[in-house]
Amino acid sequence: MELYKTNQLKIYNSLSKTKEIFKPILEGHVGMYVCGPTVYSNVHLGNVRTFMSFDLVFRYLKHLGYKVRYVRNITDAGHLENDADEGEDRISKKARLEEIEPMEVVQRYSIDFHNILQKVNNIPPSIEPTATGHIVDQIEIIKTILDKGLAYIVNGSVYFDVLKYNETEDYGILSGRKIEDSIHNTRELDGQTEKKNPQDFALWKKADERHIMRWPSPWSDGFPGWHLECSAMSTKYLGKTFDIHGGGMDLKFPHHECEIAQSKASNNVNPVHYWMHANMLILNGQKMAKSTGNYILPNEIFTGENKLLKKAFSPSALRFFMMQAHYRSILDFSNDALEASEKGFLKLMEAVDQIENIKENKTSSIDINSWKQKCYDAMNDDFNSPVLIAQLFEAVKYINLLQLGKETLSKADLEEFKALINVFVFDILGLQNEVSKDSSSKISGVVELLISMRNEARANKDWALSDKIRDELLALGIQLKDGKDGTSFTVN
RNA sequence: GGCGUCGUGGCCGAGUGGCUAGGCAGAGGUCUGCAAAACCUUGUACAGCGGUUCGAAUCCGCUCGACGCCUCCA
Repeated sequence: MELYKTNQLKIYNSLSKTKEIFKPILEGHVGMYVCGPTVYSNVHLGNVRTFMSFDLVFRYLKHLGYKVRYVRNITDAGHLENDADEGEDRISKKARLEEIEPMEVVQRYSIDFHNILQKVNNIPPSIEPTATGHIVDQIEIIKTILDKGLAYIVNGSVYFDVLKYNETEDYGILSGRKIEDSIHNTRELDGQTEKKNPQDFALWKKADERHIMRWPSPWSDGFPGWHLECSAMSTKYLGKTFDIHGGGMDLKFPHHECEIAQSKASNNVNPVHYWMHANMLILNGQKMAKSTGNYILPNEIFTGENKLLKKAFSPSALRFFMMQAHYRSILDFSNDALEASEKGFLKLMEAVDQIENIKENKTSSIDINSWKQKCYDAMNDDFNSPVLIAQLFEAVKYINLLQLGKETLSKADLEEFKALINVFVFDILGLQNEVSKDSSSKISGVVELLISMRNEARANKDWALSDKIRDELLALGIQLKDGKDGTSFTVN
């Protein structure tokens, strides 16, 4: 690993509320767990932002040379609709409404989820475990917690005893919540009679007759609590303690707080070294959420079929838009913001294409090393992609000036520059150049022919014809550029 | 009510005690037959009011506003 890349990465840890120098438990290796989706409906754009943020983290860690095991679960059971006693999980509710098998719902939306993430060029995680595949592991954890006296059984359901846990541990360590406050402020929910205290949460729920998804357990035929599945799967694949746990900001409490409690209760250890929380994508000034109907679907962006949009946008334009904001900031979604981003993105892509036309020189007038350092500094500062992108626009400027001969690069510097652009744009940011070079090469002969015809017309001062060629090509998305060394073109 | 985050130029968004990102849009210029593209120049913004400081958009306090969590949520 090169020096400027190592030992400098700082990650904002939600647990300590500070940026900390990243030091993995096992040198050269990183264990990372991210809470995945509940597959009961299409992933919306807000979900995608979170997974894209952690894709950036995954990509950068890998680029730095770490061997990363990235685990992201699929919640296909056990996600309660609400915490009341009649709790029915989301999957089976949807299945009942649509009169299909629960696993049909899971299948349908898992496929959708993977499709969307593939379109936006996310790298699949190393392991993608499902909750239903880990019922046994979850039951074992519940047994342990029961043995420690930190959970209790009521009518076949098992609840975590938060107050008892809090006697020796700190429930609220992550979210900054004081348990006394929640005692006084928790609203009365109907049918909450089973729990000793409102802040207790379910580890296992007994299923009623109507409930289709159910598994046998020592306590009842039922299903596991949502918080537990993440503890079970992260422990199984990453160990009792691992490096990074990520998820959306909205999962901080109670979900992540409960995970910490479960791990401490069952393993006596703090499960996670670095807690990372991606911030919300907002729409109309409000958080995007399925439950409120305030959301937009990724496919609607790609087709333009949404009232909020004036046109369609490519997956990479969307990705670029997301990457222009820091993952810990709230990001405001709008057509205008996306459009502005898209223009910038296309400008960047065009420059990246043009880099091949740069001719080497004997000397360099640009300090590539200094630029490179700034790029790494940005990423090392808690994955600051917006600052990296600002540096990439510096590079765009360089590329244009190099083409004009106003700046120069030596052979070695030029090669490194090209390589770095590739690394930052494609490997780390995960952008894709959607203009196919193959197809443009097919038509390039035709366009060259038209260019030479136009040049004849121009030589004859037949502006009507030359403009006609230029304008009609432009209408087809082919833009001519009259430069000092003749006419070139770009395909949009 | 409790906990927390945020309020940056026309828009989107970094930054966070002095060196004051970036993109989009706008203005002027170079180039061009005219354009387009590119390049150059240009914008003294940090909710309000106080305070700390030699110096604050950045720290502290208050006010206003927005949002998130406290119930499922990426």
